[in-house]
This record gives sequence, C-alpha cells and structure tokens, in this order.
Amino acid sequence: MPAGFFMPELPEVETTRRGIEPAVAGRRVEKVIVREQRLRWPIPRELPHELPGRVFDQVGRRGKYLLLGTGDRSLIIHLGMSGRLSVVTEDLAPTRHDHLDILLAGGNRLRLNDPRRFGSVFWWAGDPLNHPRLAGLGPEPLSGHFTPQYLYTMARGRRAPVKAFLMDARVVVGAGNIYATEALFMAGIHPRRPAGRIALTRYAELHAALRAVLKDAITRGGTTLRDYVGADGRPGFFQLDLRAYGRTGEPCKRCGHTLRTERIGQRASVFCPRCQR
DNA sequence: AGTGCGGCCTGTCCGC
DNA sequence: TGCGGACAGGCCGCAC
Repeated sequence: MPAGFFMPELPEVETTRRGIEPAVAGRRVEKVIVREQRLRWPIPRELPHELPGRVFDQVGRRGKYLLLGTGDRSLIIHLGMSGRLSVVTEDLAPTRHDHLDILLAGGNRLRLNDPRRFGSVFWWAGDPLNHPRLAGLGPEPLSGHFTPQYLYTMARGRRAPVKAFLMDARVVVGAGNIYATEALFMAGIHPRRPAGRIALTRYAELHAALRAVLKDAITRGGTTLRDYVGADGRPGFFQLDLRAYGRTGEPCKRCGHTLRTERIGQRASVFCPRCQR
C-alpha cells in the first residue's frame, strides 16, 4: 500500500465527519464550484444552483456515507476508495483532483479531492436514510442493532465465504477489506469458511473483534483531529498495529506461521492458515 | 434469493 | 530509462 494513501473505510469517514463538523455545522453555503462532474455518478447539475443560500444544520454519517443536512434537503457524499473531504481556507489554490469546492460563509471551503473518482455526491430531497443507495444498508456495527445473534441469523443458509458476507453492506456497514481482514484474524476464523457454517459463539468473537478494531481506528484517527482545517487527517488504520492486512509472507503474531494471501470474492485476503479455521 | 464477477479509475510498483 | 501490465479498492449492475 502506497505510503500516505487514504482509504476511506468507516473509521476514516467518521474521522472526516468529526473533523469537518465544527467548521460546517451552522454555516451558510455561498457558492458551489464543480471542476470535474464525472465521479461514480455525475455530480448533480442543480447543486450549484440549489445549495447556495442553504445552511448546513446536520453533519452525520450512515455507513461510509457522509450526510450534510440543509433543512429538507441533504448533500450525501461517499468517498469511494480515494476520496478526501477537507476544510481549507479560501486562499488555498485547488490542485489536481480537487473536483468540488463548497464555499462557506466566513471564508472556509469544503473541498472534495478524489483521484480515482469512485466517490459520489447526491443531492436528495427528504430523509437521506431513504435514499435508494442508503435504504438497504445493514446496521451500524457500533450500534446496539448489531449483535452476535443478528450476524448468526443473517448467515443461515449462506454458503458464501464469511469474508464476503462480512463485507456485504446489506449485512453490516463499514467492514471494508482492511477491517474485515483484521476482524477475521482476531476471531481466528478462516476467511473462506462458509458464513452459514459458523457457530453463534464464534460469531460472538467476530462481532467483538470487528467492533474493537473499528473503535480503535476511530480513536486513533481522532487523535489527529486537533486542527483539521488544512490538516491531513491521517487515516486510523495507519496508526493501527495491523495484525494481518498487508502482512502476507510475514510471521503470524499469534503462532508464527507464515501469513498467506488468497483471492476471496475478488479481494486479496490475508490470513494465517494455522490459526484461522 | 444468493452468488460471482466485470467494470469503473488512477497512482504505484514490478519486470523486461 | 521507458513502458506495459498488474494491482489496489467500494460498490453497482448484471447473469446465472
């Protein structure tokens, strides 16, 4: 993984949300500048006409979606796999891949940079949770709706590998490749094991592991937030002691066996063949 | 319904 | 040194 690369999974999105909130909440939008409309889906044409004059009254998150509420309409932003949303001062000139600027009263700008353009921006009338892309999402992993029993119940009859199951946003949001890999390692579960052939007690371990690694990354990401304006907001996983992700060929921190990589569901999956069963 | 996979996109790295 | 190709990733949309 290239040094300094930002990969927005749930902790990174939550860190971004906390970072921009103080500068965005209660602010009126003065202008919208779209430099590159072609993201995963085009940035809505009407945004530059309809957003200015409105006030951001909510800065929320659902899964990996940022929800910027303005009364009865919401700006919904997904960072894809290379997107960064930051608050910059008005005099900071845009650079390559700065696709969208939202000028705020008082001088700051909310700036979206996304080299790979896998991100998306929606402009939605009504409750953002009813947006078609959000309506079918599974529970938040750090909420009380996400339980071992829930995971176990959802897995009944599923023959897909547990790693694909865990990364399915309809099952639970926020488990991207990094955190799914780490959680399965911590729980000692082989990523290829069919989801429906895992006992409730083992799902309890997976549930706890996923929550722990996400919480840890959010805490660590938060430590870089002291001055988010103009700052880099380093992703939480860069400060985590990753146990499996990115360690293929290196010794397992639990048993010493060499970690290996296999492709599971089109994704590179690192695991310990000895202690993950 | 569940599952698997191609496609989107660019920066980085590897081998020749 | 230059260049082609593989790879990384989330997630949609399609085919079976």
